[in-house]
Amino acid sequence: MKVRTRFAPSPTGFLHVGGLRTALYAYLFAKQNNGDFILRIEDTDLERYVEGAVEVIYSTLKSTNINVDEGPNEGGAYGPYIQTKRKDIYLKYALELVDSGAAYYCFCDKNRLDSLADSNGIKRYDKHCLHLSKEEISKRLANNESYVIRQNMPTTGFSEFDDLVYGTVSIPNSELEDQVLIKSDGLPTYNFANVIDDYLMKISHVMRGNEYLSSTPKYNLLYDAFGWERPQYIHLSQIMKDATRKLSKRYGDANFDDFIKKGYVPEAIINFIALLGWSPKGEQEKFSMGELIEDFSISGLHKSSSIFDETKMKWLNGEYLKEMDFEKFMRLAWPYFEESKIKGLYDYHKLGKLIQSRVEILSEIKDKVDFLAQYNKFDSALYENKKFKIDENVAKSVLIESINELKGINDWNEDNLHLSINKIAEKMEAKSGQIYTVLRIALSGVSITPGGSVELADILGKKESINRIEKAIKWLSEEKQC
RNA sequence: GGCCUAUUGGAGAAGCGGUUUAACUCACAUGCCUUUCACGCAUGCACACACGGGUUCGAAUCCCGUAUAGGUCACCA
Repeated sequence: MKVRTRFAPSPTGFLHVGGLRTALYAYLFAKQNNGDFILRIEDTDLERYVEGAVEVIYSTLKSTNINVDEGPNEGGAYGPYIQTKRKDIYLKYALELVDSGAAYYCFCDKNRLDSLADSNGIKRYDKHCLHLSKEEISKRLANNESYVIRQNMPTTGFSEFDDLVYGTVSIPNSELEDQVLIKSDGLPTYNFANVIDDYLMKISHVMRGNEYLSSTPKYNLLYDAFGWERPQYIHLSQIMKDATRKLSKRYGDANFDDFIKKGYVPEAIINFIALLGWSPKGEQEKFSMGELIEDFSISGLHKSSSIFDETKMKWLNGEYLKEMDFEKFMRLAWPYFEESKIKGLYDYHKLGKLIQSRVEILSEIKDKVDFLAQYNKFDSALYENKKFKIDENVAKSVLIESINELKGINDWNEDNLHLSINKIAEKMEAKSGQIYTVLRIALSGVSITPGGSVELADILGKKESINRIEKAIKWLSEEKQC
């Protein structure tokens, strides 16, 4: 049987990384087995529908290189792929179940349903309408009374199924509620539409979050009632924000688009989330999409949930940035330069060369270059350096010694700067590293810089460099007095 | 509250009854390299098998219980 997997998001907001991971795994598994990856939009909840959400899903899949074989835009033999466009299909199947006794009409209103709550506030439907007579049902139907169709669950025994990740799961049937299949607005619930569509679309492997683990028996009962073969189940562990909180869009920081805005590249995001909940056989950690398709395995999937550690994703992103060719890096980095304080002031390309290996996410660029556009009094403790035996006094004398030498440079370029610095070191009988370090701090006013003192001096230019050193000397002197 | 599931160092994790004195990666620390930052390289850190019982010659690995955490119990998906 051909492997067919699907990603079935509801267009209720933005795609968060948990959902994206589900899509990824489904895609990887399908492609690995030369199967099809289907996109189905589950929009049966009219109230939660968000305009533009489908476009977001598409743009995310596109930028992550998850290619849809069949879907709303691609078409396919089992369409339509949007559930609201399949409305009639569900009712037909529901009625079939009513005929066979596996489902029944229910006319209970909200008040009655609410009155069923136990001391914990848990409501469980009491099969009240199951025993309505045929005549009564037709009468109420003819009266246009509002109704739903409920699934008639067994009350005794156990339901068992095999999950490819969790193994055999067994749940007492008494736990299963007579869930609603068709809502009073005529649309199916997720619980119903999902089963019907997975069957009609010939989905072979159902991959989804493990929050569906305990409701899977309900779906199986539906398959059984129709006499359909059950699909294979692959339930995925959860991604947590921390030890107790699930990662969700409610916390606002888990959306794919947000990560892109922060300056992550799609490849790194995909690579990182692939590793959250799945581990490869070997020790390789960096994977291209092709390699993921090759190496993905159900046996590497975890049962336990994992915590989303952005620090590690940052590191991975940095790896991708470093190996990227320079032109591409500049194209991606450009907007971040434009957002920084140095907008229009300095040569982005020169800076880009320095900064490519020094940022992990693009949004760090701003913080790393802003010092070029602003120079404010800074804590002189920045000069302190064990390795080069630098303290404030040393710094001051180095700067005083340097200023005239540097002023004497006619052709302000990196070679001449090196020459001059070496001269200063010789004159002071100091290690050149000492001079370099002091100048780097004096020129930047920050401890970590995108490049050494010579590169900075070159970018700043002679006038600004001299200006900054003079200020630095002044500040050091002031501090001495107090 | 019932039911389902999970529990290896700060994080991701390997491990599937016997060279496990428990890999690897991130983080952190230190050193080297680079004429200075970063990159890179090397080394180190770490109170890690939730706890208690069993089974076994032998258990992180199998079984049971407890604890903790998550999920689920909607006319939401």
